[in-house]
Amino acid sequence: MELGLSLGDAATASKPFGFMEKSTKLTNKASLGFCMGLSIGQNHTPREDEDKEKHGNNDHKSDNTNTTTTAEANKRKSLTVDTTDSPIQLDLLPNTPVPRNRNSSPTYVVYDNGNMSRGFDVNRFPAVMVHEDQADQDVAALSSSPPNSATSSFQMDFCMYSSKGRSESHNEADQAERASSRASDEDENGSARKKLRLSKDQSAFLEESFKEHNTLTPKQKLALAKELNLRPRQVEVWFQNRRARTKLKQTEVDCEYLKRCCETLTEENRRLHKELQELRALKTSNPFYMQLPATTLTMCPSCERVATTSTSTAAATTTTATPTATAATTTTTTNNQNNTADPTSKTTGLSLGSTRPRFYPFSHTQTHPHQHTA
DNA sequence: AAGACATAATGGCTTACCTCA
DNA sequence: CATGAGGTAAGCCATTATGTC
Repeated sequence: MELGLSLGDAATASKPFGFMEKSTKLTNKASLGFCMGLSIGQNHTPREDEDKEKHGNNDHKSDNTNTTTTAEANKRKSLTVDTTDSPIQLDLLPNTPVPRNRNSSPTYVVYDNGNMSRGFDVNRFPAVMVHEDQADQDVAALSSSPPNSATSSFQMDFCMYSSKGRSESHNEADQAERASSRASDEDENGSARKKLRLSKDQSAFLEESFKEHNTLTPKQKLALAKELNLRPRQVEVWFQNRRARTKLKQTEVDCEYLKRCCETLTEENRRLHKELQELRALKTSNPFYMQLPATTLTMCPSCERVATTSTSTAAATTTTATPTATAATTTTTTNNQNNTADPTSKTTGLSLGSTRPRFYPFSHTQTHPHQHTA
């Protein structure tokens, strides 16, 4: 049994990435709400998209790779990803991650003394460090310094930016990024990691992007990072955590939904037991009352519903089965936003009790649109 | 000041893909 | 050409750590 429910717009999960092409779509996006639907169970695996650009980025988790293979990988990366060739424009929000203390000019001196992590706004540094003329080329390297490794990474960045090597290739930038990551790891034994607090604008921007696509390709990651003046790794982590939050909320929704299903079925079970007892009692008191002709009850093979040809039987069925229909209708009207709230509806992926024939109080043609021949 | 909560960040694991012998 | 090993990168998950209320 598979329950396919989605938090948020399920459709976007399988939607092709569109934020680079048309950011305006975001404006008329519905708010991120809950929706239950069948399609969601199939999480869109971004690999299909990402694999095409897979080697385009590397901002973490290659810390222990040897330099030879890393260099080769970087060569491949530099061939596949070019942060300068795509005029990516994200117009979702104004790009205003203005440093809070901008007048404190790039005080690299602070980094030099290896003691800059305290009191330094991790939100600030990329904006301070970015030089417009080369922001495109160096965004990856630029934004690669983990905030918790400010000392070492800033020294690294300082070296990059203070040196004459303005024409450093992406390979070198990636290597620097890698080095920064390593430095961040090595930094663990020293100072505690500094937690970044995203600004409202940054969060909103990321949220809007997440609505469009809950996973990122390397290009998208870089574009977002550039737009928000964050490190790609930070964008990546944000999306990862965001997916985790979505999943958690979805799990809660699923639990609630299954609870309601359980309650509904329990109630139906209780009612059927009661009905059975009544029928048994009736049969005991009047053994001939319930003896129906064998041909009276027929089951539709397609819908598994019992159609009655005898009016008396139909009437008898009606009196006993009405609560079910009422309960089902109630459940549907209260929960159904996308025609998926019926606990036994196939659209939800749930097939509770679908294998047993169900009695419905209505005449068959009333509930079943198609005509039956015999 | 302490605790609860939200969330950024980390490390381990899995999976898919690529390269090469 | 097919195949298995090794490497790489990305995502998920559990967890930690930190900032905020």
